[in-house]
Amino acid sequence: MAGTKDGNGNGAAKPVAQRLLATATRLFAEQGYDRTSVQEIVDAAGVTKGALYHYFGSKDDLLHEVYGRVLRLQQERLDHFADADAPVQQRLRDAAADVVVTTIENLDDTKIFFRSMHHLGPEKDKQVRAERRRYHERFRALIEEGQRSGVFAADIPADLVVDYHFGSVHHLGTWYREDGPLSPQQVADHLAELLLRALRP
Amino acid sequence: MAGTKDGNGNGAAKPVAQRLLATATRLFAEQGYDRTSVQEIVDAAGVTKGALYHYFGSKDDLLHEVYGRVLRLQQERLDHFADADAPVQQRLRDAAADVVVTTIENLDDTKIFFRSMHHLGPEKDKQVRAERRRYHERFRALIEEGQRSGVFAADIPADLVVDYHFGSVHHLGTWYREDGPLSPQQVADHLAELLLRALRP
Amino acid sequence: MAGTKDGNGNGAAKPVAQRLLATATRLFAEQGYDRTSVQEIVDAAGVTKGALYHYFGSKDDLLHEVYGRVLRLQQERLDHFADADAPVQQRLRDAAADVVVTTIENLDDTKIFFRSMHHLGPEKDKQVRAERRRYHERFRALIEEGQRSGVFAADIPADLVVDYHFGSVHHLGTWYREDGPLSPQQVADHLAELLLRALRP
Amino acid sequence: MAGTKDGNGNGAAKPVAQRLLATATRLFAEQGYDRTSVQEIVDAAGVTKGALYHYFGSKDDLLHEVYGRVLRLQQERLDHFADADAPVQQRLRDAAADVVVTTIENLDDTKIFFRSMHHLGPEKDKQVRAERRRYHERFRALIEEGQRSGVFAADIPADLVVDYHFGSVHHLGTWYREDGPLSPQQVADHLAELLLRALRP
DNA sequence: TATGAATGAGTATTCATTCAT
DNA sequence: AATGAATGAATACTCATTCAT
Repeated sequence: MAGTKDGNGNGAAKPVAQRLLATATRLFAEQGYDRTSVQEIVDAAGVTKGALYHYFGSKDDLLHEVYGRVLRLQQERLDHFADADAPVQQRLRDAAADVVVTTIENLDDTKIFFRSMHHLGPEKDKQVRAERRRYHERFRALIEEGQRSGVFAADIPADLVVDYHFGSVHHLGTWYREDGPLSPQQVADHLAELLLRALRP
Repeated sequence: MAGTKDGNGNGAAKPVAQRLLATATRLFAEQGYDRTSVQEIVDAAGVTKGALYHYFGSKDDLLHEVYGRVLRLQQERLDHFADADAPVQQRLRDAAADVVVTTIENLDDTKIFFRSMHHLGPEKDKQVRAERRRYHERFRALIEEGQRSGVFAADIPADLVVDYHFGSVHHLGTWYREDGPLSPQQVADHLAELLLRALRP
Repeated sequence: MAGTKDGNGNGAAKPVAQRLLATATRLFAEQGYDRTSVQEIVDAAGVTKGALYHYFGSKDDLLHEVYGRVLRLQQERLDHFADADAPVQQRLRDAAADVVVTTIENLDDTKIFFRSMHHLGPEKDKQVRAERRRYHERFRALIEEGQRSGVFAADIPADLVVDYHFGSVHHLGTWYREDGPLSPQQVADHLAELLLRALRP
Repeated sequence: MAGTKDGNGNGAAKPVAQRLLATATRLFAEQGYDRTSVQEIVDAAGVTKGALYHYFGSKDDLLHEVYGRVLRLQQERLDHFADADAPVQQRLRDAAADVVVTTIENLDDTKIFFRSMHHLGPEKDKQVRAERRRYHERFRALIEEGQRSGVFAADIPADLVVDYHFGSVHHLGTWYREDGPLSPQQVADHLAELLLRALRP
């Protein structure tokens, strides 16, 4: 009854729901959503199915939780950089680099996000799409701002530029390896540089 | 029981196998590999399970056939454009644009390709990865050639540039709609232009 | 945390147990015993599972409580009418009509009773059967009394007549609707009349 | 390829679908629909689950098959007796007795029918209710015919009389035992006699 | 008197694949 | 070349019940 209870003698102490979510995230990223059974998740988390269904309504819910975390995180960070007091080139560069860094730092979650979006039921799908659109539009607004003020080339649709950059972010899960030659920040700087060069008038 | 029936002995059996492959491609793209049952495929193709298993060893084989077609197609076209007699900027622009057009024209196949790669068994996975690498390296060689000759900026790793571009190609399946405002060729021209601008020294 | 709370020590705990029983009765009647989960019951009653298991040993116990109430009620009323000081035709008519009225007035309970009897474990089943038999025999005795004294036809086994009448009582749950054209008393009068006419010598 | 193939050496020869239906009927009657698992059915029938689902779309389908058989049988027989060329008293007596005999002869099926009707999904429920109503109305028409022509008492609603008689039919599953003192025909004659006496003006 | 997290055995259903014909 | 009945293992999910607090 004293708040945090830890270090007690029984097996694995830790909030069960959290452990389940972390385990599910890892397995979904490794094997994909459909190839991961609920049984595998609970076995790996050291609990029973009943416990999982006590905290999560369904396997889908687990997926949606992962999405929610990623979406919230990325939206917050984009808002932060886009609202900054700096020239638009700087704000776009910072936002473009940051989404790369945070994507790599949460590579499991984002892999799941991009790969499994189409597994959501219709209502949750709608919700996720709406949040994604909001994110996309915020990013596009930065590009349009630069195009209007003449610092970015205006002859390519801003929508397409957003998808160009997010394609590379989406793609990170396919090739980025922790033990590769580039740090997350280096990858981010390179990709942001490519974007800004592509937008030079 | 007579009907049309070609008596030639060569490999490619005509209508049934082809119909099965086309149907499977469509369904895999629409619903994903795991969410598509063999029963659905044979029902949609108007044949029975026995027929499918007569032509294909397993459901996995069907997937692998789709991969093979896409890989062969894209490699051929890349080789064609890379081997042309033209300045490297032109050859890169043509190759970069062409992969966009052929990806859109075979959007179902490429959707499957990117989404379901991780479903392959280890041997087939190795094989596909090797072919992918060969493709990647051919494309990278173009960029390195331009970097060496000074027509492309050399301060960003060529590998990363390849992934930058292929990210956007990979991403097409997520956002491109046939009834959208841009034709495949227009999208291709824009994306190739973005790539070349990003490489301006 | 004060509120209303009776401090008497006798058996019947007041509001929670009663609310649980009433809720369970309604749900069992609407959906059947097997289709009603303990969770549904406690949710509908606004308490938690712990509370239910505090008052009732098991889900079966709840069912048995419903049975007990119906059995006790009907036995009491039958005894009342059968023991009255009146001609046997009058006593039989009153008893036959009364069981119809009280069945309709407790239609949920009786629906459960007839539909779910086979869900009881062996001991409770024995107990319920014994009480049912006692009821049946009391009713049969009335008929036999009339047959012996010549006011009822004697060429049909009294057992069968009892089941004939109770069949129609049993059946009420299937067709009787509160908003139908007949009041409970009208239905009762008609059915008692049919019984007595059938017994006319 | 010669029609009936029987007597061959392997284990239990017999149409699998038929064997499954018979087994399910028995188990549903003994234990109730909800208390009978698909596993029990296939074990008792000596096949695997896959075989069951090859022939029946769902557990519900199995139930519906049982219903269908009973409904068709009873409707046919009622039509036969009601259409006969005889006084209405005779036709009603024959129909009333016959439904008793066929109910007893198919007691498992009819037990299931009356006990498990509320387990059907909404569409099938509608269908079954419609067929039941048709049956009820045919029977009621006989009574009304007699009431109009003065051979039956007209002071009790015909609907109620139908339910009175069918209550006793419904009830047979509760009390009738094969080894009891009365043959099906004897029970039927007694119950038909009771009905006709109740209707004497 | 009551909570609610956790269990573990159970549920109906799906599915890729095989094989005798 | 093709059928379709049958398998057997796996799947997501449910539920009555227990127990430390």
